[in-house]
Amino acid sequence: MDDQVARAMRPGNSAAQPIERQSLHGQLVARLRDLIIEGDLAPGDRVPERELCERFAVSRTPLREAFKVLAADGLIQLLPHRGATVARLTVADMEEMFPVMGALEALAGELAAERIGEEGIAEIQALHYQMVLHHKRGELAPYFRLNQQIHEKILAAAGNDTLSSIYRGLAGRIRRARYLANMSSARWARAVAEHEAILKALVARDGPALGAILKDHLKNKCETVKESLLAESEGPAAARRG
Amino acid sequence: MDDQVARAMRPGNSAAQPIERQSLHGQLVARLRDLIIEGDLAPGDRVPERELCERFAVSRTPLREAFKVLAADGLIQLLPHRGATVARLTVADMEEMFPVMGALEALAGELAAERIGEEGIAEIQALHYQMVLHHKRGELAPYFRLNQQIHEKILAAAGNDTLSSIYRGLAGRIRRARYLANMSSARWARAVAEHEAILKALVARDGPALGAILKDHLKNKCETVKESLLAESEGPAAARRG
DNA sequence: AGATTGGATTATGCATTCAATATGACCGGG
DNA sequence: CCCGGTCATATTGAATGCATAATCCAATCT
Repeated sequence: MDDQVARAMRPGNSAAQPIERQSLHGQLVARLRDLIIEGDLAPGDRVPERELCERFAVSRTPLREAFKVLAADGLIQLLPHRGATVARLTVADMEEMFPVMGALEALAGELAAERIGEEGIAEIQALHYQMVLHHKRGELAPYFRLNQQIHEKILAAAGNDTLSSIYRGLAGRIRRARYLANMSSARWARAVAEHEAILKALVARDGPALGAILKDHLKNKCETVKESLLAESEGPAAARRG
Repeated sequence: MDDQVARAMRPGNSAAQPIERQSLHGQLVARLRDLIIEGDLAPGDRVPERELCERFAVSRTPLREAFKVLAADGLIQLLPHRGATVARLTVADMEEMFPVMGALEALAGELAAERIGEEGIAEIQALHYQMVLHHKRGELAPYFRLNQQIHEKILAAAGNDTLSSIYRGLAGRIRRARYLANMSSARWARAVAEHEAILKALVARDGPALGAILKDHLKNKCETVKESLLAESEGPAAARRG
């Protein structure tokens, strides 16, 4: 008996970890965040409390608690007695968020360059070349997925949980805009080139250089998104008002 | 009548802004945040739900909503069925937070250098010289207050609300540690010298330089706090366990 | 005597209920 | 015909109640 317990308690045995009970509001935060980021709830939409209660089969209390958290994260907007609406994404918001994102990425890069191990670099290289492949094939969605994974790896290599959580919070807000980022092929090629530079700086473990490149990379990404936003708002089907 | 309305609607007229009604949970978030930052609720303390309900004369619902927000901000920790505790501040946390803070301050400085007007610089200069005065007199508390105001002014001059809110969130978490930061006089003098450099770079509107100085300034501040934390933990009254 | 298990108590999480506010329709006046 | 006012409805905000899980204490067994 004791043997079994001892074996179960060995670190690395996942069964030894305390069983994680997600509180209802915790799960709701995650679910709603996904709904918003994935665009199932569009910017400006009202968030129907009653409907979501039925949909998730929960009462209003935990749902409303989740609303508060999401509002604190800036994903939704709560107006007293007027309910919740999904936060709008204006061009001005983007222009605010991207520099911050750039600073955070730059820091992540600097830290990662100092701390990353050989195997970490190898992993990123693998992701990188896979991503380049998707670019060559013109497969946008898989490209984005790999792209995001690379940035996540860099973040993880930085080994700074505070940075990670702030980064992810902002990334979630920005990611909502990405589904409409139809990059021009020139922009796309440039982004890939920048990723080549990122990898090179990482291999050289040149923190400052990596930081600078990432900052620049984000600045260009910002330009891309802005172009898309402008193109859409001027474009034919300006369905949603800006 | 229309005149009055028109006048009231002019931007800059504070009376034109929608009257802000604080929801109960909103007020509670602010109050609790103050309690935690001011140290009235010490790190590691349990946050007594029942007691606070009586103290603020509210029911549990809005209080619990406030808890969720504070937990999302990282000020308290919520364990399922085990209530809320004020988040502990370990040295490791500090070492994570300060670099992020440095990156944010650096960005704020860069942006501020580009956008700040003459009157903004004049305001900061005034605060600066007042702060120097408090340093000469050895008045720590007023020094901190002015110090904070200067950084707030820089932040405001950056004109980036996203940056501001993230900065303030982190600043709140860090500020809790400050009450125990008994700087050595050497450290204090150095901090003042750095502030001289900050002002100089701001007057010259040298964004990159200002950013670099601020980043360095934060790094030194981190060292100061770490010294204090170590001194305390090794010192006589290690009342609270680390 | 110490440890362990069982029950009692307390506090937490969620559901439900009550109260207050905003929204929209309908009616009356200009 | 248009505008303003009033009322009804629906939705939100806050309070309370109930079920469940954690903690504490004591009694029992080794």
